[in-house]
Amino acid sequence: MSMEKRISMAVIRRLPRYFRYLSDLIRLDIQRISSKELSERMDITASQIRQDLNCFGGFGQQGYGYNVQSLNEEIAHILGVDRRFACILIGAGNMGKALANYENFRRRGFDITAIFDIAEDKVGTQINGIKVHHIDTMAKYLHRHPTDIAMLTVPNRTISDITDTVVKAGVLGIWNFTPTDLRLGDNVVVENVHLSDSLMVLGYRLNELRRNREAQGPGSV
Amino acid sequence: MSMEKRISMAVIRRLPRYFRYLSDLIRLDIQRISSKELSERMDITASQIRQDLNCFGGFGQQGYGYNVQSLNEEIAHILGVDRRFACILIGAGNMGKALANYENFRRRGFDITAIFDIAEDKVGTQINGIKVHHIDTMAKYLHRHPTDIAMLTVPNRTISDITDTVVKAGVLGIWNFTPTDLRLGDNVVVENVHLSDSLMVLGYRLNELRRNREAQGPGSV
DNA sequence: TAGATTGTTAATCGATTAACAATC
DNA sequence: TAGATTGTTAATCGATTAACAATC
Repeated sequence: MSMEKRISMAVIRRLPRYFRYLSDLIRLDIQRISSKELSERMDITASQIRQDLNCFGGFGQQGYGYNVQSLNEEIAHILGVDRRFACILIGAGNMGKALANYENFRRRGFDITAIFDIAEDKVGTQINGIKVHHIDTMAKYLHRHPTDIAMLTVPNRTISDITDTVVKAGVLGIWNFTPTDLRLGDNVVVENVHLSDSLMVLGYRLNELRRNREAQGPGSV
Repeated sequence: MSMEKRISMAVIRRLPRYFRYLSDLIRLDIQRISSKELSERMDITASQIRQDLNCFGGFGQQGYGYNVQSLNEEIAHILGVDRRFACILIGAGNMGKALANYENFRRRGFDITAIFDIAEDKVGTQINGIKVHHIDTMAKYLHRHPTDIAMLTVPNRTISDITDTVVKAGVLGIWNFTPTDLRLGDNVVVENVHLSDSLMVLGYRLNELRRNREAQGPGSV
């Protein structure tokens, strides 16, 4: 019933970055930090930091700044890093293997409980101690093991039956590594990675950098 | 000397998405499309499409719309997909292996010419036909083989010497998979992937979805 | 207390959307 | 030609930055 103000995506996408910098500060044994100091480290304005943090609550103290440890914990809580998510991984290709082996995710609360693939020679094997099942057994598995997130690393484009199965089974989040944009309605959250897009943007920006340099001539530093 | 208007990042990041949708339309044998039709497919406004495309030129025709094939080619050119980039991959771990095996990148003009790692048992091996060299030989290699892009998939945080070497050798773009934000000045473009950040944002949005559902009560559809 | 720094409101900037004249 | 749809200007919306009173 409370009149929560909606947090903008722009703010949400900055939260993990705050979390990283604050974790670094803890490692450096720094106990307090002002928005000004943090703004210099992060290369954003102090104003933005104060605005962002105030979306969630008054974590600071006038004349003092922010307590690094407790601010870190607050952001961890906002991000849900202090809870656990049951995940399945769909697609045991190279990217799937890389994700299954990446220990950091587990540290942040994301547990991969099972892997699914269509290739018979992969079914029955294990990746980083996680069993690979045949994709046809996925619906049954999800029925027995309530799952929060499906990580999607299948290479091809025939994924609508996969997403159907997953959504029907009550999965609420999809981490999508395929180049397809999934439109699954308001009952699921989709986070796209789209590596090719990222690489193409890098290519564009690189060409632009080169153009600007050439426009300035070879003499300038 | 020409007074080019600066293209905003928001527009640039949408370009690969246009490219993907237009490539799909070609596959579907659709020859022409209006901004309105495309807007429905892509789930953005027709106005935004026309604004975005007009940053680069008048690709459409009044009363007709856009020619799918030629618009696709224009965007391919803008993105630089019709040129080639020489890339090296630093870090032959699971993520490095996944990237080296991903054939799509080569199709888009990104050639991985060499892989570098510190682990002696990896040096001398090949991944997808690409040789793994010791990281200490990287400076020498870059001297002989001018390189556009370095893909960075090393796990740890001691990367400043790596980025130093790479930048000094004239590499202009870094595709960064490490959780560190690189600050390398105006002579290099850095594109971050930050998988953990993406996953944490998914976690946040999933929790938010769950909160909203619970707030509405279990009775509602 | 005086100084420092937040929380928060107001001003600015940029990006998206709407509208419509130009034109194919 | 008439109808359709762009290119482009103007209006709106949202996000960032500046400013300062509140307060530790």
